[in-house]
Amino acid sequence: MSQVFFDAEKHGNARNRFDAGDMVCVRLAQVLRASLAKDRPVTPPTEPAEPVVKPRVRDAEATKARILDAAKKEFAKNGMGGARVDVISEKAKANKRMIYHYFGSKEGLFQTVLENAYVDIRTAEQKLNLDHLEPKLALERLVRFTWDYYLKNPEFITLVNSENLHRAKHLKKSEIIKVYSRKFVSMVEDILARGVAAGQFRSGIDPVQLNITIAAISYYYMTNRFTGSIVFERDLMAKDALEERLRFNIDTILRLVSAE
Amino acid sequence: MSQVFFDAEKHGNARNRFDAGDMVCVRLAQVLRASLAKDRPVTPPTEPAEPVVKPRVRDAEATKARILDAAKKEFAKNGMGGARVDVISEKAKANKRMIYHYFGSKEGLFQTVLENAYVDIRTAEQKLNLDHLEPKLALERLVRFTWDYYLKNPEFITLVNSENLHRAKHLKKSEIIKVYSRKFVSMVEDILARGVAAGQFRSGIDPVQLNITIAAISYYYMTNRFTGSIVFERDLMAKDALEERLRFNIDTILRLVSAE
DNA sequence: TAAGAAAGTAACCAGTTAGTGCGTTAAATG
DNA sequence: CATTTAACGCACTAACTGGTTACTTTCTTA
Repeated sequence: MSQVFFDAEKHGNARNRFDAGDMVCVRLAQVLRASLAKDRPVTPPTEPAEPVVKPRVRDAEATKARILDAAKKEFAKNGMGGARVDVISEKAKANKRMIYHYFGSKEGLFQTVLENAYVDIRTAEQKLNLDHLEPKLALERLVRFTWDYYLKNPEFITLVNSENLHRAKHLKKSEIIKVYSRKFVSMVEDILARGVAAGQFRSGIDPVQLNITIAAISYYYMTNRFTGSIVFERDLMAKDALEERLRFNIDTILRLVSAE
Repeated sequence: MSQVFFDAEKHGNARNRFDAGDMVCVRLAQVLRASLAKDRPVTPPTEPAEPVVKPRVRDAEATKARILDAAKKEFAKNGMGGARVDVISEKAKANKRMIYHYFGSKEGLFQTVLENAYVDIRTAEQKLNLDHLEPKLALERLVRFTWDYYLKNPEFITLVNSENLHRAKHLKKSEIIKVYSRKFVSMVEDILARGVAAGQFRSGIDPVQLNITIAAISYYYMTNRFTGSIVFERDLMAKDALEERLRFNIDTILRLVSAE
């Protein structure tokens, strides 16, 4: 279905990349498809008597997924500029030509990886279901989640850093990101409002500033864990250090919002 | 004097870079020299009657400084991996060969640039003279300084990010950084202690955690200003937005330390 | 089952990039 | 003034890098 978007590449002049508009469509389709990936139809059994699902020799979706996975790691490790297309194709066990077939260019691949990364974190956040929790608990849970997510998905941070080095030129083109972001901001807005109503939080706090601060105190710690460990002469990634920091972060946010 | 270290390059096998130890010495010497740069002896006037200081055609220090300046900008703009040695030499109006003459390699150049950047910010911090200010004011002034410094020196942030992408391999080799860092931590430690003694701050706050948090809330905002402006659908670098954030940051830190 | 479409491959290319060999010229030194 | 030392520049290269051409193999469908 969505494959139709890629056909242009083959028939048109090879120098003609997809324009920005096409790219958005491609991404949207890919992301939507990704969420359905698990129900992806396996080869329809021509012989119903044969119970063994023969593994596809050629599987566009699987190849694409392998490329995306390898690319995420490479981009996270070396940044957009430092990543090597050859390394990605090698790690993905896919021919380099496939990258250009599916993603058009190195930058197109980076954009998809980045978009997927954002969609992943925003989706995970929505699953937290904070709107039914007590405000203080909801906030604590969000801080905890943010911390854990960065800890378990360090690639996210590196990808975002790389994107900012490029002045967000890839994210600018993305449409879905904005949809997800709005839901995210309104989530914190809601917690804040409920906390004020319950007399627990002070009023007048900008949800965007709070959002930024919640991200900041975890993000900074993780992204600067290497230089930080040298500057402060302590292993910031030691188990104790991590636990201590998380406690400190929760404390910081609760003190920030609490009505005196 | 320190030039002697580089001679090895000329006589020895060209493939033999300086070892880590030598590098440290070179850096130390360079940084110390940099602080004396202003009193650098100008060509001793052979003709005392001649009042015009003839501009040196060959000036090692000046060339080195131009390279360092151009390199800082290039590295900050494109990261260590994305920066191009040719571009640096061109911008510095120095021959590329000079970069290898003075800094040994692209990485050697990066290390020097990074070290200088750290020394610069730590030096500026020390000049704040916070030890004679009232604790609350001292802390506010530090938050304000950190904010302004990141705002006016965005290269610092990009350099640090790039260094963390490389797992701090360059900073690890640096000795001076540790000396400067200790002074920096003890500065905040001192403010905290005085605040507790005055009954203004609560006790038991880890100065390192506070330090990290002060940096984090400003650093994150700046480093993610591009993606942030998209995600939050507002121009984070607009004048109002900057002022609002600074106010929010000061508030965050004061609430964090204050005795209820 | 024939034929078209899609998936996949290997070899290649043109431009780039960090790094050098070697020669030249200005300045310091005695 | 002569000689040494340090600053500087040109031209070059080997390895790399994103991207492509031309082709084969497998799958789908009329």
